Amino acid sequence: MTEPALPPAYDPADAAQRWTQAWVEADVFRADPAAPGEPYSIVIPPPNVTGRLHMGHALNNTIQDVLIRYKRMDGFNVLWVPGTDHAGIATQWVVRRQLEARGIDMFELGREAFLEEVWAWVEQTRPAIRGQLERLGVSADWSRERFTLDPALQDAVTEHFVRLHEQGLVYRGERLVNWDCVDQTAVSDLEVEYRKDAKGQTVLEEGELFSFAYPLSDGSGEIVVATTRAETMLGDTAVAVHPDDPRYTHLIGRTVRHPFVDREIPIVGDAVLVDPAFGTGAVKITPAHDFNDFEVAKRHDLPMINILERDGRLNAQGGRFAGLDRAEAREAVKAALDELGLHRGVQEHQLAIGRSQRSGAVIEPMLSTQWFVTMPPLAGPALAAVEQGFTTFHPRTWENTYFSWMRDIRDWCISRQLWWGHRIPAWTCAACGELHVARQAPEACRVCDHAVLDQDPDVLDTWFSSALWPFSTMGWPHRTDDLARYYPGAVLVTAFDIIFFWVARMIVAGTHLMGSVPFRDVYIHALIRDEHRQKMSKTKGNVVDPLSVIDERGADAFRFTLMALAAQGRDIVWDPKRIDDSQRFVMKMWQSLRFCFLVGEGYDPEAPMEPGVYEDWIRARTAEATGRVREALDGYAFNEAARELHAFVWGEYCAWYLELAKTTLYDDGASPARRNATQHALFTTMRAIVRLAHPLMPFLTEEIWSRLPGTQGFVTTAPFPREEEFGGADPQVLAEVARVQGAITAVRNLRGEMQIAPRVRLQLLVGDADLRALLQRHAAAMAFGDLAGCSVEALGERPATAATVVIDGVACLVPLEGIVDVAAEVERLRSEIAKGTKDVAQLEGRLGNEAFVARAPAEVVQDFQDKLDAARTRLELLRANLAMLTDAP
RNA sequence: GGGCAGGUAGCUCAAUGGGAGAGCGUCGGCUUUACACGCCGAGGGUCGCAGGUUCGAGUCCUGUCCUGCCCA
Repeated sequence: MTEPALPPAYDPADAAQRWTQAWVEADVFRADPAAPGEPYSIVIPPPNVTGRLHMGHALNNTIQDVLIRYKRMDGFNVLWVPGTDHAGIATQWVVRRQLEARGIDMFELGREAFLEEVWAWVEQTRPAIRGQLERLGVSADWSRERFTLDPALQDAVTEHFVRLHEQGLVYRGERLVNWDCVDQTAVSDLEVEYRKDAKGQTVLEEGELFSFAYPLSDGSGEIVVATTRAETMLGDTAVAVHPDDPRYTHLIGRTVRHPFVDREIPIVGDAVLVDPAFGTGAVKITPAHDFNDFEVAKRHDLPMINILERDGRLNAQGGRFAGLDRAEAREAVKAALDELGLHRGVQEHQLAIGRSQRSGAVIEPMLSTQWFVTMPPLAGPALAAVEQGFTTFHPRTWENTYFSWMRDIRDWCISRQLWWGHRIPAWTCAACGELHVARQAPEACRVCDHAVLDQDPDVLDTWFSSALWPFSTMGWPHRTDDLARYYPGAVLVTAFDIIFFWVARMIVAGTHLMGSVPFRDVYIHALIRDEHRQKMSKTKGNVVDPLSVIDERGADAFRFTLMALAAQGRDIVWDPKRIDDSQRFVMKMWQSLRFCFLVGEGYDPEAPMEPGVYEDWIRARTAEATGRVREALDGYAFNEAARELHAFVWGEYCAWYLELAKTTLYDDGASPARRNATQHALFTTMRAIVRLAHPLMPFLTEEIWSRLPGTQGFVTTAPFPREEEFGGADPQVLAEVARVQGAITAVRNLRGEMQIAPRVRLQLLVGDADLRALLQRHAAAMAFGDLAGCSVEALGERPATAATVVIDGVACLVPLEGIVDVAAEVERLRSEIAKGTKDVAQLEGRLGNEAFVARAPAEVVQDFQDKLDAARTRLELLRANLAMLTDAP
């Protein structure tokens, strides 16, 4: 071996830095549509440009990277498209707050200057996000990095909008929307949240139900209504009662007089809305500021009066309350009603208050002119695509979530009163007011030929562009080689909280615009919680920063931990103890490599080799492990892949093969061919392990690969192991090694129970000739201190003090003269016999059941019979040996 | 209110209807020439509860309790 000496420890930071650079320089992640291989493509869920990556990103991108690296090694033509999302409302909010911290008001600054500020911010965050993903080890094709506001992607969004408009699926209309008075924009239903308690349950908030009277116009009496938002009475256009309520039937059709604004308000009968048992049984109707009331207004053809400005203050409709903020107006209205003697009491009341997901502002339902997408005709094909299996969710159960949302789909409000985002491609003629929707700004009005047209100031919902991501990133609406080769994608990896926001909308857009689903699989992973099962959030201060974990523990250990924890389910509990184990695993692999080098002197793959059973055995085990890791990865069972790898590397290669190999390598009498074959097996297995582990631990494995003999290029582009490459397994070899392992374990058990130190050499006296012959063939392994540490000899005259171990149904003796006394062995045997007795009784019980013997499959019965026979033999041997000890004179 | 997950060892999680497992933690023993970030061994569970199907149930069915999530 002429390899340079191996450092005693693996340096994860150093390896990550070097290999990240080497991969980029060699351009190994660049996809080539002209290259051979079945395509396998993934588009990244684009992180928001708002800032740092969190644990969810780390998990999400590690999963994608594991899949991409696995498929790349396995000969697929892979493409992983990275990129970022402009995240309209979130980014605008962040930059606005930063400006405010500098004493700058966004609205005073003006739109153009503000957007320059946002772009400056994005110039910083985009490369930062790439850097963070690279630290994690992601092997995305950075030459194809996209941003949702790239000119080409802007064109795609415009095309999307115009095409839907041409098809009559986008319309502008005056509807009730959820209004955020802080960001001063409409938001979609999905962006409204309710306050949660520590457990995440929606909590009702304390409020009051304020009652007041509307005097009947004719002065003949009054009707009492109640509200939690007194100021909304300024927009009341009706009072509704139940049509069958005897208290009020005579009032239906009559009117009340509004005390503050000059308005007669009709009393209507509405059986849908009104619950006669609740409150007074009469309900004030504010169609422009309540979703239920809006429906009532449509049923009864009532006027809708908007009383709010965009910032939440009352407009001119508020009369003398105009200009007051909602909260101020509420108190002022209540006071004024009280003054007029119309106040009829206050009750405590609990209610759920909707707040804006982003700004936290209390959401006001508000009548407003907005753009909408007609969803039902679009949802149909997208629903059918999943029902028919063109896209499959993993775990499958998430399809229910998708179905329930899609089957009850509502029109989607896509306009946002923001500055940061895709400007709506709609222009209004300044002269005649004609609306134009077009791919490019029209030069003149098509009706009056006027040359001045004003573009709609609003932008589109961010998700309206995200919906196109799987194909806009590949060049749509143009026909590109990438689209032809890589669409649809293999899998989308995401968390369940954006199935509605994003996954559903991508499937809708894909089926509608591309004519096929955007991905074959959707892998839904869990959310990461802290070790106390709490959601991680900045306000709770319990966020774990993935970058600092990488700094402290290394990316390999971090990724391995994430995968080990990534069981299919809803939650991953981030247990810092788990990463200790991963770190140890990384170290273990490194140490096993050091061992290979330590004993690798003189290895020559071309020289003659004489493999023994241990070499055959580790080959067969490698093949099995390969099969299991592949199966796990194919089924998105990342935790099983991690477990299999860990079990094989630690439990078989290190714990058994390395020790067995020492019996040859430390034997001066071993032939060069035996020695060479052993070294060959050590390195061959190591090369297999490194390839199997590469998707999970890219830097460590690249580092090891670069140092292993017989490797070239990157492990990143080396073939992923296949079971066939390790040859077939000889069942006799496997059985023989299993018997030796059983014997070694039996002696180890005795040592452990009797507290016999490893340095104390033992003798194993075997009466049975066959077993003795077998164990003597493996005398070196039996004798080796790290294994059994005993010699194997014939049983002559029974020693006075000896322990009994049962190996393969044969009682063997271990002389203990001068090591432990008879009493200790008697005690140990009694405990063994007690266990054995229970064992036999349990098996006899089962086999004593006639129905079981008669009806269970023959092989199952035989299996239990064999176990019973073995257990009985063992018990008899233990009893006989106990008798010999205790009956001895 | 409707729906979906989950309840297995102290903790985090596994287990095609065939004698309940892993890692961590705990306890005991080892400074053995890759690794004390190690090695060897031990203890630890009425598989939420109650029924049912079955020769046999952690696994299938019904009910029930608890936890979490989504929707209204």
